[in-house]
Amino acid sequence: MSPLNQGGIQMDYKQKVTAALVAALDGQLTAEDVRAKLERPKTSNKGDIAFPTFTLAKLLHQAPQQIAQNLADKLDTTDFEKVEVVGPYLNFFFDKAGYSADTLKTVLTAGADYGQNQDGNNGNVPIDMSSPNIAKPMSMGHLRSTVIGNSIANILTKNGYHPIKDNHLGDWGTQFGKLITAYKLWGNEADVKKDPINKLVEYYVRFHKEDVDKPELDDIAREWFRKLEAGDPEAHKLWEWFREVSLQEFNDVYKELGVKFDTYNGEAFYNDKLAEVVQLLKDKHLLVESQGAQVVDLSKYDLNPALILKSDGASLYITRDIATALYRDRTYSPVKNLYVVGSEQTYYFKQLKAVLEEMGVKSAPNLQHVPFGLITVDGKKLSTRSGRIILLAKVLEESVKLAQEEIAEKNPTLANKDEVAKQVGVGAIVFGDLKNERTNNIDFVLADQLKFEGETGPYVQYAHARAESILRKAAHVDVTADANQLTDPLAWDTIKALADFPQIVKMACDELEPSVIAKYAIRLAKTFNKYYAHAKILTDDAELSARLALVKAVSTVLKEALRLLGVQAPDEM
RNA sequence: GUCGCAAUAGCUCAGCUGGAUAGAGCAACGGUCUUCUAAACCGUAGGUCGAGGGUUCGAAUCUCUCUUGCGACACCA
Repeated sequence: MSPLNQGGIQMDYKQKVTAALVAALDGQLTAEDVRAKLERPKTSNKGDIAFPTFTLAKLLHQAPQQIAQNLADKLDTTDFEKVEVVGPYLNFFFDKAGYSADTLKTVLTAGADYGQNQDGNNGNVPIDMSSPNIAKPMSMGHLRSTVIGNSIANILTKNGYHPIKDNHLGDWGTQFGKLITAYKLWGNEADVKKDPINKLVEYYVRFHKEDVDKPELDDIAREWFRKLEAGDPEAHKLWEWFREVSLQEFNDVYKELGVKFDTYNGEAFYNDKLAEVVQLLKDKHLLVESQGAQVVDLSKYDLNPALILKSDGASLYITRDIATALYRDRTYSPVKNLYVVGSEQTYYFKQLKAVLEEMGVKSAPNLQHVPFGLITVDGKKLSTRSGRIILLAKVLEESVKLAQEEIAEKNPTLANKDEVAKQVGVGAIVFGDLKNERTNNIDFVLADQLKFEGETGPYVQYAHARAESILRKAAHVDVTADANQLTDPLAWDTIKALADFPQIVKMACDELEPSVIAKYAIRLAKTFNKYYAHAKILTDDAELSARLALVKAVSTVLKEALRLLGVQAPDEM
């Protein structure tokens, strides 16, 4: 682990600034104090790092402007291009040639590994994600859990953790009694085989329509679920079949999104592990009877009691989740245990964590709910039963179609059009989902999703494709990692953005926020596009190889940033 | 009702641990393709940062109250 790989070239310069200031201050502030005050100026004409002197005013009994001037006079500036005093600020300008050479060398040497760190120490991090329900279509809500979870897994790996992506399928519960009942009444094998999920959900919806007038349907459904739990061959066979055909359809979507899972331990997987959970709770004297049900009191945590067993003795969601957490604790000894689940379940996860802590589960403190905002249509919640639903497959299809049209118009001679259209269309949807803070709610408007201009996935992909295009044209020029001194002021913002990447990777991991990466990708693409528009890169002069090194570095980091988001980066589009 | 989250330009959102004239993208208007892909670039216009107090040299950022919206509040997941 070299310091370069750890914090990047940017950290080296922060250290230089800090050292220079500490020396000039005659030890009146510690290095940590100085470091904490450093900030990034808003515009590059104010330098690359700034030090405000307001806080020193009291300490030194001087006006901030005076302090800044005095410091500047005493400062050893050999490491910098210049240091300017602007009012109460000390603005440091880096030595562009040296900084760019260091940055480009670091990126080109590391390649896709640039920004990799070992902070996670290879610790296991199970991630509960995606989790669609069997026999129900995947909606935009599942998209969020899937792509956020997937990106977080990539980010964790980049930070040295070992994520385990677990698709916690909703493959058990009373709804299967209803589904079997409905299928036996109105369904047939041929129809389901033709269009599995749509047919199954049609039966399910019809069941809920008809049971309003025919409550006896619910009795039949309960009986079928009882049979299923008892291992009845017919019930089990149907359940297995529904699960199988549903998974096949889900896998089509996962394939399109490029998401792979490590395990598919759905709710059914934990069925035979519930008795132990109840026994453990009893042994620890945590179960209390309340209104006929078994609950765990959580007043100590200032939370409502957690209902573990219904009054009829049946298990609940939390019972299965405790079993899940216990299983993960024993199997993985997680250093983090993540649940990428909608923010409407925040309170529930507080309860789950509290119960696990009461039980003394070792990894309980590491449990972390990673919430994301609700998707609504016209401000209303989605629900399968009411038919208020946005089909994920449809949205992806629309987006790919639009990408095809776009290619037909803008790059009709492109070789692998269909492949690229998929990468761009799907990339737009995925990037769009990850671009903003994950806890923001989204009121779904299809037209808003299908945007390829401005701050979008295709914008970043396009910047990458342009960079690759230049590199193809310059294939004969030797781009080495060494001695790439670039003094072009237009390239400067791009160089600095490149140097930021390792910090961005850490921040995204600390906050479990893919949007940190997405925003960075936009920023880098934007500075590069600006540079591209104003500078002629393929001019045969002394700095040609240095410019190409910059282009190569940009392409590498853009591709890597997109990869962390789970978005493809085509070389041409 | 209680608890949680949010409120920034017409729309969608940034704004890092409080710091130098509040930023971007869409939409609107006006420019830039004989030269590395115009899915791009440049410019114009657009804001009492929901309201009011407090802390501070300094508040969109911290704190309190209020308003509005969304969510959660035991036998669903």
